[in-house]
Amino acid sequence: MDRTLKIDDLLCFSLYSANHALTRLYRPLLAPLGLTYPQYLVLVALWEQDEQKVSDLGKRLDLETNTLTPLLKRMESAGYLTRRRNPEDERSLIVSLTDKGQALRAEAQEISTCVIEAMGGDLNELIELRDRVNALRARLDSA
Amino acid sequence: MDRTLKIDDLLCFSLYSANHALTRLYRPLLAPLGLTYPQYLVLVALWEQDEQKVSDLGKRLDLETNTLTPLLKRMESAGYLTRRRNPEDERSLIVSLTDKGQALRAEAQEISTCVIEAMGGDLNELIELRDRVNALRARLDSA
DNA sequence: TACGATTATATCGTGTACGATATAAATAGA
DNA sequence: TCTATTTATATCGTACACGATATAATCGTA
Repeated sequence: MDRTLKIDDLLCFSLYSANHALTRLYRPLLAPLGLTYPQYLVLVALWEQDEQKVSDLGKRLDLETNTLTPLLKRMESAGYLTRRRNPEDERSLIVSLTDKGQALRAEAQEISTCVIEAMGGDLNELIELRDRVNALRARLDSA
Repeated sequence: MDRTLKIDDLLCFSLYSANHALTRLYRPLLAPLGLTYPQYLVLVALWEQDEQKVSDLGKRLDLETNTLTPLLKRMESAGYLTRRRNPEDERSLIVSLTDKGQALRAEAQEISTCVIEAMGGDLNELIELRDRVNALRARLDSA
């Protein structure tokens, strides 16, 4: 019996590698918009709920401010969002979509379609896979 | 009917986020060894098959030389592997485990156990999830 | 109200990722 | 054999990720 640990045996490598493959898939789709994949996720979060504090985005995307602050500054420079201090608590910063940021929402629909097609397989299967990966993530977070 | 695209609806975000969660899980386990998660994957690949060319590792891990070269140099400095030119083709570089690199294999067993426990759930479920994610990756690569 | 503790964001350093480009070795033809 | 092309690795620039730390605003409490 072969007890050699193989790289493809590792669920961690599957996830690591699938994530890279997805990033590569998104890159050419997002490049015309001047967006990276994490920046796109920020937009999705803001389309879902505009006017979020940096800490809200951090909780939603599971990222720290040391990642978000420079990323949001780049998106502000690109004109997709604005950053202003919360008048009720000057420590926090409110991130809001600009018109340009809102406008991308329509184009994003096409990107989603592209990505789902590239993922192939049955849509219900993809949804089930998503739920299982989310469940795994939840177990990891609580561990 | 709510057609708002939510961040948790995206399979791409599930994978992105689960990958981050795994990296965070591995970090404290690997830190005592002075290893990062991608470096650990390189070791797994070398335990499976020693004496690989940089390009072999690249194919196995789906990484380019611009990622691997500096990473391998750091691992060489740490004493886990050696890099030498292939005598049969001076363009290529052969990466080999040192005794120290081989020795880590035993400790890795404990890490795997830890990770599987943190992932929770049934082991067969985890294997099935791995296979499904690998299948998705294969579809993405061929797209 | 004064001040230490807490909170929110920002900064710094290191290590991936990866597109673009550079360099050196090997190969294929004329 | 000479040279254009191909191949393997290395380098450079930009953008995440994140631990550690810094800074400014707010809160709690004596």
